[in-house]
Amino acid sequence: MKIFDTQSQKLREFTPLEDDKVKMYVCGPTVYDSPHLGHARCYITWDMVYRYLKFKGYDVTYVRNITDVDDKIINKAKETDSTPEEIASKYYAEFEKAMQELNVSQPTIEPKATENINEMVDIIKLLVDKGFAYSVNGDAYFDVSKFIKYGRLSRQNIEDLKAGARVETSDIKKNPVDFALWKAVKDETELGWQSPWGKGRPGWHIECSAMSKRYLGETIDIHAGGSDLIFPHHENEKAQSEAAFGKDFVNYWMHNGFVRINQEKMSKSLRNFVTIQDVLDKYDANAIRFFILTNHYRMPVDFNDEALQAAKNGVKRLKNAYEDVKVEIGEEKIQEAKDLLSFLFDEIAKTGQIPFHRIDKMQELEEKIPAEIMNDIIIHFKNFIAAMDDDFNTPKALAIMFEMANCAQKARQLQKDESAAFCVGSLVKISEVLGFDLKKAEKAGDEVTAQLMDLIIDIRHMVRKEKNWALSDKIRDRLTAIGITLKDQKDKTTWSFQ
RNA sequence: GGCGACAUGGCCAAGUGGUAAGGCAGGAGUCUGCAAAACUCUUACCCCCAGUUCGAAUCUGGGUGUCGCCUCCA
Repeated sequence: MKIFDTQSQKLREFTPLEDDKVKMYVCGPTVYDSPHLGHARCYITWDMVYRYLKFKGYDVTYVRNITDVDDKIINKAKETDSTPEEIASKYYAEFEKAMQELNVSQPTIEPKATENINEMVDIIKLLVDKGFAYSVNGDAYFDVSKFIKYGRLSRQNIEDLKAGARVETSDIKKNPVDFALWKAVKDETELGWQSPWGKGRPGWHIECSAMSKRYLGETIDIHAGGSDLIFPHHENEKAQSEAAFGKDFVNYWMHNGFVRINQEKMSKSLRNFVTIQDVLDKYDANAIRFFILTNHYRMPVDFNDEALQAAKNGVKRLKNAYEDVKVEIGEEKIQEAKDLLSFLFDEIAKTGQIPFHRIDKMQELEEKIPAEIMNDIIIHFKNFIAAMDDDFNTPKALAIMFEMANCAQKARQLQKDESAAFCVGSLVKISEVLGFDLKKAEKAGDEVTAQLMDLIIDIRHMVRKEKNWALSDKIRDRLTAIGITLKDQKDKTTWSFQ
């Protein structure tokens, strides 16, 4: 498996530091406002990576932090006449809800910055002791000139940074590029913690160094986040951690591209952001995930209504394959096929080999999977693995899902139920690895609606038997007008919300 | 100014040097009482110029254009 590493700027074969264990850290959100589509892209991307690594058989520890102490939170609290804690907990709740609705899996550990203040102070102390940091007036700064490798990750050199007009100058810093590890409170009422340098709060970058060390160790496999974090955030984290512990901080740095809107980056400062909730009001989680995964994770992706609509239509086709086959052969058969295939797929994913040594299992597979599609299924599946192994080429992986859907529909139309079951079973399996839920209805109706629909369809069935097309079409048209679509299939009629 | 990314059909998008996956939209057909869905077929001189090569979307150089980071940002 190859992963593009930001530091070396190339694809590198992925090898975990320790056996099959993967330690993965993703920079989480600062909870000071509603989560937007940019967050959706970021966390869906890393969720996909997490799911795929697990599928490959790795024992993944996935840490995604919550930044709940920060100037932006404090400012928001002042503006809204509330406390930083209230702001953080309010937006944290919104974030959690959005992640859940997007079918983003829960990380292994989701630590909060405020629960790791002592760990941060310890690192700062270590840095001061080692001479990599200095304190002035209750602040503590990292002395960039002491860390030779500074700039390695983002390929910046200190001189150029100084020359850039955007570096904040400050009288108390030794060097304009030095960054804050600890910031003294301005007055005693402000949010802060005691430290050897007085009451204050941590700088932005130190939290990730502290949490990464605490939950994963001094050197980790993967550290990921949005590409805007490369500099200065990740550069600074790296400097702190490596200076403090004297070890490489991260083996593979990964960064996702941005969501753009009208050719511009979507961001809070540009005020052009669309919240996740806005999008969820119109499109479901599958459509949003599809929209994001049709682009390679490192490329920018342009948000607009047509793109989301196209994604929605694409998902619909995949879901139709599942639903059409389900109507014909039943959910149990699909589930059975999927369970059987899971064994095969999991083995191939982990070892790259067809598990011929599992004689009993393989015999069962060969008996149950029609020979005519066995080969196709394995080839499709291997293509899927190859695509994903190539730096998570999800656009290619999606193309393979469409091939599986096509295989299922063709088999269904030829009345080859077994083949259809296995094609759709492999489609469902792969869709789950990518975090889709093809079984989910777009909108859930209540029990009464379901029963009413059964009744209406029943009555219409009788009308159609009498060839009263005028009335049966009228029923269908009226339902369409309320947003319910009827599909007359062979001997069954199904319905769904538009 | 420094660092970096991208330019492929109407739109989105993949692409390992040997003449272009896939999706959306459109068109035609099959199926269906009609629809819907599905299935089949259907449209590309890969931004420009030069070079390397038997051969380049793919490599090199030079343009042009768009975007990002260097200040908070996923």
